[in-house]
Amino acid sequence: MQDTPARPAVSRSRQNYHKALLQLGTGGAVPVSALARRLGVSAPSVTNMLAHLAEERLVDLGPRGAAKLTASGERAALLVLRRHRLLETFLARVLELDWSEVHEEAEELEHHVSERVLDAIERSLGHPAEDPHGHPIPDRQGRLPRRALSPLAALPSGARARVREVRGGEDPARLTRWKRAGLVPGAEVHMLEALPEEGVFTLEIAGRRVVSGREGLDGVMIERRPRSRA
Amino acid sequence: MQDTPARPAVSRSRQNYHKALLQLGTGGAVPVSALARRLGVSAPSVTNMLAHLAEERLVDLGPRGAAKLTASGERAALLVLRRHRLLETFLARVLELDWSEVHEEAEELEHHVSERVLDAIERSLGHPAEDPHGHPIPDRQGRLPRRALSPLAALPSGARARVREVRGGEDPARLTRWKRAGLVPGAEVHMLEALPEEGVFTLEIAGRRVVSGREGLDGVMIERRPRSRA
DNA sequence: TCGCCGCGTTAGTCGTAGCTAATAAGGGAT
DNA sequence: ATCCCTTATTAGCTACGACTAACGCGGCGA
Repeated sequence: MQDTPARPAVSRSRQNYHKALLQLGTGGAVPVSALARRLGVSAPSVTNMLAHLAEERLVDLGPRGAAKLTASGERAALLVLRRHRLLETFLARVLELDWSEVHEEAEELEHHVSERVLDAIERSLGHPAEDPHGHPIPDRQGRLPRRALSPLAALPSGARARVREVRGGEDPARLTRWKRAGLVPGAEVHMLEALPEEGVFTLEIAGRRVVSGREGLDGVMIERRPRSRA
Repeated sequence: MQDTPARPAVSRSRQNYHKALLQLGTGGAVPVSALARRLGVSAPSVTNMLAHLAEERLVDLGPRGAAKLTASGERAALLVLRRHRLLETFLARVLELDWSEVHEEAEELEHHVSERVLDAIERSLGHPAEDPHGHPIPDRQGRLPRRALSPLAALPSGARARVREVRGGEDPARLTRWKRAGLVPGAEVHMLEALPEEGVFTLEIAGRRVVSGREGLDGVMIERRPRSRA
């Protein structure tokens, strides 16, 4: 599809590179191999696409393929993230899709929803600040509030906290497990016993006792100082 | 985008050919030129794509490029139409987009919404039978109720009728004019004076007198015998 | 009958974005 | 210092779906 007249400014594929760079790039430059893995394409495809993106001043290329978003690239990426999170929220709240399904669907729709429809979605949701997984939604300018959250596994024995965000929503099975355990944004958790050495954690969530290994908790983020303790 | 693993069964482009063939094909075979015009592509592109579709047994090709959907092609086309109309209804009723905007948006989304989301949309609308323009929505099997409607311009002087469907919703300006005049599905109209020779029609719509030429009425379809006269 | 016009087809390209196979370049272990 | 291994790059292809240019043919007016 050459699509000369109606071709989107930035293709689906490019948008996916943006997002992947944003998500992998928190700690500096992203190697080609990491991008290839994340996007499910071959390394040469990545090299090739990065060259294009660099030409368009969306990424800076270091030596040995190290890629880093430029300011304008980051803005573009945050706008894709905004679409993604608004869509997830919409799919969950309005269409009542399950928590575990919305990521996959938003992944596709984010590339095809017009500004007009996105605005309507945002209006119909009352300009939500967070998606169903607790992630903040970037604003129209691509600004994202910075938050300092801690991993649930870092909570010491006896402490209480509130779950704010669950990361790793790409894996539906993981989300389903968390939901069953009550590990959803807003939930109050009480760390009954944390044994970081053994990697065994015993918690009370919504009145129920849950024992979990470290991996089972990985991605669940809590607020350092709980706002309230209902 | 070769997209080998995740390529949709039938591409966006093919879906558009299906729909165009369905809509242009009511009176037999469709010439290449008509398809090219409708789809905004060159004639060679059409010849080429028709050859592919014929190979896939979705169209039959007559001499001089006359194309006609096969049974399975028609079914495919009706399923695209189903998506389109469900989306239009959703965009109008849930996202509250204007009547005149929904066609354009649905035109894009129909190719990218998954079965799962489409089902959710249908559920959230309570399985609507018609879209905002009064067009019937094909069911899951691609079945479309046959209806016998008449053009509003054929209504004789003095007769009353109810608007059931407005065709030509691709043109937002046209829709906006109709809406302002009150020519929406469900509206009661009273033909005060029909002068088909001169092409001048005087109607009463929702208590307001409207004078229109034939073109202004073209596509507005009424029920032969109004169900009720509120 | 000739010629032209409109329509359709054939032939050859382009752009996007993927792929594999083969080649370079850095870094560690021997 | 050398060899090897991982990682990245280059070269060359593929598929899809557009495009233009050029050719073929049927029908109609002169």
